[in-house]
Amino acid sequence: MTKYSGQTRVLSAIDCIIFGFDGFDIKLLLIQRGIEPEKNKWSLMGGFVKSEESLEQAADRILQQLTGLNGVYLEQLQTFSDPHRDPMERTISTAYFALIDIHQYEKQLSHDYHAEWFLLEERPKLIFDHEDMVKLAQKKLRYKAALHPILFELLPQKFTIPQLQTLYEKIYDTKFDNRNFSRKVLSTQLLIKQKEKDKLNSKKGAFYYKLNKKKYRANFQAFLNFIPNPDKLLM
Amino acid sequence: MTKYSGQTRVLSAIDCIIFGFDGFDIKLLLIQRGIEPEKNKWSLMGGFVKSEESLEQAADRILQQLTGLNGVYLEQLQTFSDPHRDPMERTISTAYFALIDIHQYEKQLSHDYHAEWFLLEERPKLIFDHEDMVKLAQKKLRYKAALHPILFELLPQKFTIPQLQTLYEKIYDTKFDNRNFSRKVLSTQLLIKQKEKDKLNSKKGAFYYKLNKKKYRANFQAFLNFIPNPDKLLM
DNA sequence: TCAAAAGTGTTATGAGTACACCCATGG
DNA sequence: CCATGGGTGTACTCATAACACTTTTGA
Repeated sequence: MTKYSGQTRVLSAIDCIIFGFDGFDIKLLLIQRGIEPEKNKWSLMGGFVKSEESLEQAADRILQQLTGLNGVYLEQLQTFSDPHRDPMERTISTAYFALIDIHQYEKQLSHDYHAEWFLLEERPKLIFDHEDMVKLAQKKLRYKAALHPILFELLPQKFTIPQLQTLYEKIYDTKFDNRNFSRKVLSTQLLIKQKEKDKLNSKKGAFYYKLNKKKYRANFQAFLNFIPNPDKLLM
Repeated sequence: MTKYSGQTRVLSAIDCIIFGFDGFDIKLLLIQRGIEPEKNKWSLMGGFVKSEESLEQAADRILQQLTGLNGVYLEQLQTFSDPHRDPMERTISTAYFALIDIHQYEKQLSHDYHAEWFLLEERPKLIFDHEDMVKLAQKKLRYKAALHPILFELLPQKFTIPQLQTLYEKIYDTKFDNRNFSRKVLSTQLLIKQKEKDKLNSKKGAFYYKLNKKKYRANFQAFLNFIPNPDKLLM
């Protein structure tokens, strides 16, 4: 078959905004870029799309290269296309954001890249338009997490409700009433209580819970309301 | 400056899902494709991205070519990238959805394209993955309209509350209580009552309203709740 | 005068919030 | 034995939804 004539071809790339949560703070996984231009500057993990793969496959591949993880939560964010966003050559980049369990990651880290976790709030200056990508990802994460139980992706298999609350509080940079929070969460029936308690973070200890994965998948589309006054928090 | 070596370049395209509302039904603007492959089949309006324009600029240009309209509501939907979505040559297409006032459009229609409005529910078979694009756009429109006052973009400058309600009912394929609906809408203070009534659709006549554009822009991010039981309707 | 749509008023329910209080336990 | 965080109980508030009823006017 012939080709479309007279049209410009461009590079297609992926960039991944990789979020993690260490129990205290939201973190961002960055790498030191290995190629020119901007070599050795901090950057999102990314790469070019190959001729026989879709963007989703490329994002999966790139994420797996860096973290060794499969089946990670990955969602297309937006495509960035300023003609001069990469000064070297026109490159249209589709940003994906990923939510990973930081503890899983630590087991499998690949050392081929100079990767490092940064506090989201104290990240270094990033190359190109990566700063815009992170800001948009943050906004979308807030938006989506206000309605869908997406933040469980950041937690280990077993977690306590106070841990979950801390995560929400960091995402929305605010404090919630712990009594109302736990009730709201439990009322969704999304959590299965375990017999053990986490005794590290308090004297009384807090029960561990696991996600009811069946219910989680079935109800993923349903609106939640874990956070109070969502309209105010999302402005 | 040199270029990135050893990477594949691809075509970058735009496709626009153009929604309209004629007072009774949701409509979709389609064209008969002018080039091979799939020449003369029904297709979304689209085109290739030029070397010195962003995707947004390309979408604006393409929409303006077809409709003659500027300043139309246009939002990036998603980028579609199956390696074989276009059998002729690898093309990565970013879909945008547009909401236009169908009456505005009729004044300015360009006849260079074989364009036609179809009932959204009775659209013809579309080429490539355009069917997926329309379905996703419909889903996103429902989602977004449940929370943001986006549907005003489909109405003329002056409209009645029953007209607005019909629009919502078509979008969500359901019926609302008209008494509760009008109160909810008016309570947002987004509408300015006019002195005239529309007497075409009822004997009593319904007052016209105009959008309070200042308030509309200021409150665009705020969550609304025009539709009852949003979680049930959006599943 | 009556049918049909627009619009107002009234009430019950239930989710969301605030907050007093009890529980468990390590130091 | 008490400070600390985990967790339950309760009452108030307000948005929502259900629905009876009035208004307007063309045919």
